[in-house]
Amino acid sequence: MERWRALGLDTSSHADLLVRRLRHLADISPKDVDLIESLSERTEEIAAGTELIREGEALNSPHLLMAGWACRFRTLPDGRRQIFEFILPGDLYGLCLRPQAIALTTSLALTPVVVADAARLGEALTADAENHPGLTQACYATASLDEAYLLNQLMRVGRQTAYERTAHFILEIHQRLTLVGLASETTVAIPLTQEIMADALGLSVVHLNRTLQQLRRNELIEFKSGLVRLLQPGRLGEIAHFRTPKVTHAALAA
Amino acid sequence: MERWRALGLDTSSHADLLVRRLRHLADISPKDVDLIESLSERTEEIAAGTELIREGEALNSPHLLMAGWACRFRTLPDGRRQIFEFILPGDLYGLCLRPQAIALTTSLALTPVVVADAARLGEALTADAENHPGLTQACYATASLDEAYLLNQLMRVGRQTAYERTAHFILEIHQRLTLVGLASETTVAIPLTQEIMADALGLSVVHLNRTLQQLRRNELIEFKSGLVRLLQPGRLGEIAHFRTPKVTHAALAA
DNA sequence: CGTAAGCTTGACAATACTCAATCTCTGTGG
DNA sequence: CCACAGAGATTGAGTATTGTCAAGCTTACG
Repeated sequence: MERWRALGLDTSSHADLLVRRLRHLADISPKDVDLIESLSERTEEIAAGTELIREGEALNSPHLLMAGWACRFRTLPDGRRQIFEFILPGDLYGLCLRPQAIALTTSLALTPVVVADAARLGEALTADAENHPGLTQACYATASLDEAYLLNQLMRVGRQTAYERTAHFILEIHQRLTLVGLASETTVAIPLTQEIMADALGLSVVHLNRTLQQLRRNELIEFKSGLVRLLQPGRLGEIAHFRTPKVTHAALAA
Repeated sequence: MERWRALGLDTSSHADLLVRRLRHLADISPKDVDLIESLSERTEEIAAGTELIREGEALNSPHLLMAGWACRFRTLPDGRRQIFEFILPGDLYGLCLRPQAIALTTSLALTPVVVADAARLGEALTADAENHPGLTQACYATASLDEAYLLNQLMRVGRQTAYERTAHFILEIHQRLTLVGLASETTVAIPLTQEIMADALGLSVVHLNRTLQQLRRNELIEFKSGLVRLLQPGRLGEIAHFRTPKVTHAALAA
């Protein structure tokens, strides 16, 4: 699909996305870089709509999302769906630092995705952490970040208007993709249907559509075929009350 | 205050609440029970309205809430507040299994509380886990449960109506307090003002008030001076689409 | 070109919020 | 013991926000 154009499905070695992100969070040794790069030896392409992890499964096979988008969600019996968080290129999923944990949600590929088996990384973190201090610290910070995004999500959905909520969401995605180098200063690819975005933002499709139009009409964003341009990032940030999550005293200072 | 009647502030040794809860999650050795019991040697009474942890602080001093209620929240610049989760008697707070983590939210005492220093427990989990397998496993499960409650909260706020949301919330609190033995089959003390509940449920006070009245009018609950009686727990569960969180294959089977 | 999926629009209904007033407790001081 | 004050709960009226339904439109892709 046209919408999936900018996903970077063309090349298969995108382990550097994770490296780039972790470097924002701690000092990563060359050895750790090698470890991460080696993950791209065992990759797999998976079709959109595939469930990557099912709720209730044991969380014992960590993976790295190298390209494409996925999400964690749950549905009510009547079909209403809430998306809890998006899994973006360079994100780890199926990795839980608590042994024997169980998946609390289903994870779904929203676009075609490329995933890499990250078992070796998981082992490095659990069985061999002392030999990977930087990697360990960065992955801890990653977990904290994920929690921060979840809290942001709750804040949006619980206490922000549709307008603020949508602005905030776009800024968060932009920031997250910036960390892995997949967004420019004012541009970011968001290959989601409005239905999916609505399910994340706790809105109806129709209302999300109108909210996006309002953001366009107010010349805050452009949004066409999965590509968002931030026309007034500062103003957008004020409207959304956006703030950068702090997960480490040192990290993310910029 | 009348509302704080049923908090059990009268006696000071409530470490057994935590023991009771952890026993639902793993086998706790007598040694671990002693460890937990010993926490009640260093307790502190703290007034309602006190901040227990401030956002941005290092998470390095775990505590056990022995009596009273607290919550984690964040506010928008204009004062809108979202409560993310409640900290109930028998809950640990300020404990993060990731070293060097930073508090992502402020924690606030909503009632007078009694807290115990749980540093010894924190050490047992981090530095001496191999000698406390059951305790460790139970605390991991606790962390998973907390995450499950957060996801429930997001589900409620994002995709449920005020009516369903309120029913679901009451059932969740009832279940959580049942795990520590502070609720009867059909009765539970919820010492919150409607304003606080509204901030948790993402509703206005007025609307929450009307929603509670609707639940009363439909003879699903009684709610007077902080005491809730579930008149039709089954029916309430259907309305709320309530389900018990599964965090371990074994645990919480009942 | 035709066909879906996704997007947009209009009209209307339901849900939820705001404002402002009143009522009801509970604790306090006289 | 009673009056009072303040916090919290409740009510009514009016409004704003968001959802639903149904139809048309656009776009990507076979």
